[in-house]
Amino acid sequence: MLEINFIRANKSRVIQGLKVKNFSEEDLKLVEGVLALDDARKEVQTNLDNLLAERNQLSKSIGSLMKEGKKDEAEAMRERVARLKEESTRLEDTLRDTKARLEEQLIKIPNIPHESVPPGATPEDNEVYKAWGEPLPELGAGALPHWELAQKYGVFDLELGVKLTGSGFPVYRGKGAKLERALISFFLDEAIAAGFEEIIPPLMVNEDTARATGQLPDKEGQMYYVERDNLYLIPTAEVPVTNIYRDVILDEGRLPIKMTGYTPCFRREAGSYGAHVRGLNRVHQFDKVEIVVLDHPDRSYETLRQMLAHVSGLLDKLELPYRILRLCGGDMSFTSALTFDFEVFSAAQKRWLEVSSVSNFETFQSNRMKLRFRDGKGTRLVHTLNGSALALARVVAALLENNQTPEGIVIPKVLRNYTGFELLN
RNA sequence: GGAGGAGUGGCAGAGCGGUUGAUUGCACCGGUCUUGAAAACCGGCGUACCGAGAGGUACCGGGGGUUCGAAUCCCUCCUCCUCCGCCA
Repeated sequence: MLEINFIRANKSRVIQGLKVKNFSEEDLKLVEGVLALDDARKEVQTNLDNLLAERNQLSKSIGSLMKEGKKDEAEAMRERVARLKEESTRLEDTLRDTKARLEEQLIKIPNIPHESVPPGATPEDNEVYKAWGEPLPELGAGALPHWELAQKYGVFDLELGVKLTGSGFPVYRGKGAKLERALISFFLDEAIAAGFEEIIPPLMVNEDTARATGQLPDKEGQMYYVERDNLYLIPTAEVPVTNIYRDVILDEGRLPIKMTGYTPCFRREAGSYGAHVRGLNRVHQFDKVEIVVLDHPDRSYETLRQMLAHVSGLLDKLELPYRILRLCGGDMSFTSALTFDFEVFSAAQKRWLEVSSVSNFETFQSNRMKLRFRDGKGTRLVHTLNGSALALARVVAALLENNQTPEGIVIPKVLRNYTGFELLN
């Protein structure tokens, strides 16, 4: 959520930014609407505050009059306060209502894109930030897509997942399970070596937590929900990990705070079938190592660059061909100011698969989360950033396909200490 | 799950219907003293909103209520502690 004061002070910049996110003229009226509602809010609040001030003063007088035994005067005053109360009750209702409407409108305004975000509406308009220079890997005749390789070598079993749970819940087996665990350990160890604190968070969160990172109220349909306990299964570790610092005021010297966490991620991904979602391309449960950074506004874009370098390093070490995209206004998430996607090339599918998304949210999340730091003069919102480092399922898909040989799947050197085998067959 | 107790500022801990946004101690920041430090002493020290400012308003786990007035009374939810039960 944007700060209302920011919108007020930077109205034209906000409108310009919304245009990059392809807001229509009609939608742009939200900005004026929000400012008008805030004006109304201020007015009501001022009136209410004045009324309450009067009430407080009268109540105090009643107290001293009672002590002095002047019952009649006190009684008269009591009646006046009673009338004030009627009006203040009315104003309180108006204030509550105005605030609710303001919030409802404000929550519809997405984050303002960073100046480097290219215009555009669809993924085709994303800018290739770093291309894969060398020729793309070519597989010989008879090369198989990962879902067939999985069957051949018993890496994972989606049909079995259907039996146990439903579609999109893979069951990893044998060396496939070991490979999964190896990747998780490798990613975590790399993050820890880069100075991130490892977190193992809860996999279910309450409403407040889901709201603070922006999953609610908008995207509840994307999360699994346990109605009986009013809990949500996390769609990413970002949610519980970032919320560790909800309602916290940090000392400036504590920034940056760097955290990493492995969790399974649960996404409902309402129905879509076809070749592009086969196998591990899109599933309801997948493993991911996430990195989260809370940083000073002056430094956050340098931090974002470092996070890109970290993720690049992982893919380099796995020897997977990848490219980095700078997302265009139309393809960015609601909450992000700047997002880079990492895609690995799936040689058998001849497609790029998204394996990471690294974003700077600036103050969009921290505002809703009331996550601030003290800078000597007062408090300021911190910048929050996060990225996948990395999402497992599609990395596994690409590894299986790109590394297939007649003898089996060749495990990247960097993983062999973790898997204990060089060949998955 | 059952029975009892408790939730107050960074921490500890008063207050239990009226000038208390909250005594006090510790921590922290500034000053005096000192060659420097410690000690001692003096001052400061929550957050948010409105306001140019003076100042005002709200917040004592969350929400609701009683009252002229609530940290203090009532209801409800949440959390923690003790005991019992169950359990990886």
